[in-house]
Amino acid sequence: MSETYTISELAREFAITTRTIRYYEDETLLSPRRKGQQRIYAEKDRVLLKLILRGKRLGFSLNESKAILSLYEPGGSNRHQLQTMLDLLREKQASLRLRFEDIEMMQSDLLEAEERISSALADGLGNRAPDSNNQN
Amino acid sequence: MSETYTISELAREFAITTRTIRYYEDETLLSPRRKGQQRIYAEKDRVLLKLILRGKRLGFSLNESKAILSLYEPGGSNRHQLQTMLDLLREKQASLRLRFEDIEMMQSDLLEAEERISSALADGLGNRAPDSNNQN
DNA sequence: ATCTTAGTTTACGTTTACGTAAACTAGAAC
DNA sequence: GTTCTAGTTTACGTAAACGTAAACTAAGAT
Repeated sequence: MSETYTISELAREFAITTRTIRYYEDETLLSPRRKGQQRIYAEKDRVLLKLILRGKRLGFSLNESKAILSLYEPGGSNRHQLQTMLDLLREKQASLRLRFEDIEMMQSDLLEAEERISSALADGLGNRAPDSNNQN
Repeated sequence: MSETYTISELAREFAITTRTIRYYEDETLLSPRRKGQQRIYAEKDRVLLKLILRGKRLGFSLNESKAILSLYEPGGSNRHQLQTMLDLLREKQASLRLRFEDIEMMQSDLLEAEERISSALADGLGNRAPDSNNQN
């Protein structure tokens, strides 16, 4: 029998509350086994949780994450369903590429800001002139 | 006098509602000039709005975006404030790096999923065996 | 036996980020 | 002069994602 986890173990590992985990179950993103009335999480559930939280950090709603997770399963059976999945997949990939660009731009903005501030600190004390901002 | 925009021009450009823009103003993320009772947005306001929406796409809350935006202004005057800003900046940069990794992982997951599905489509019809998932 | 210590269900509360409707204003067009 | 057409304020409503409290269960520890 492979590794299992209790709800509080997972909560601790991912620094979330048990309420959150149960909420994801209510929303049918998770469905752990039961032992009596207790929830038993398998490694598979842990991975799902990890993916959900990853999606959350990237600004995906739970419903979007749910849709994305469904892509990992070998669910679809007929040609039409597979094509639909493929379309959704490519759409999500495109949106990830956009987020990628967003991150790059924000990073360069933050880098500039850092340079301004560091140099202000180095120049003795603060109050620099209103520098020309980049803003692409 | 440089370029200005009405609220509905900005709403159209960014595909959001005027309600959203006014809401950002309520939350003190924007503060356009007034001409009588009408709002007049300068290029600076447009850039701010753009940055807010960028932050939103990256999963930042409005309050987080607000904090990030404050980093772009040459606000802080004394050494302590500058140091605090620098700390916040580096924290945000670190969190961006994490999101970067999140994206990379999700991209590779999606790529795998795409390959599975495309090959299922190529193989005539669906129903593949439950392939070994990657899940790092 | 009872006392902790997780875990559970049920359900109402809360925050964030807007949606939506109502009632008003003010310039432009006819 | 009225009739669009934006724009405005005020205010209540709502969906998503949990927080929080109450009341219960069940397995160990003492």
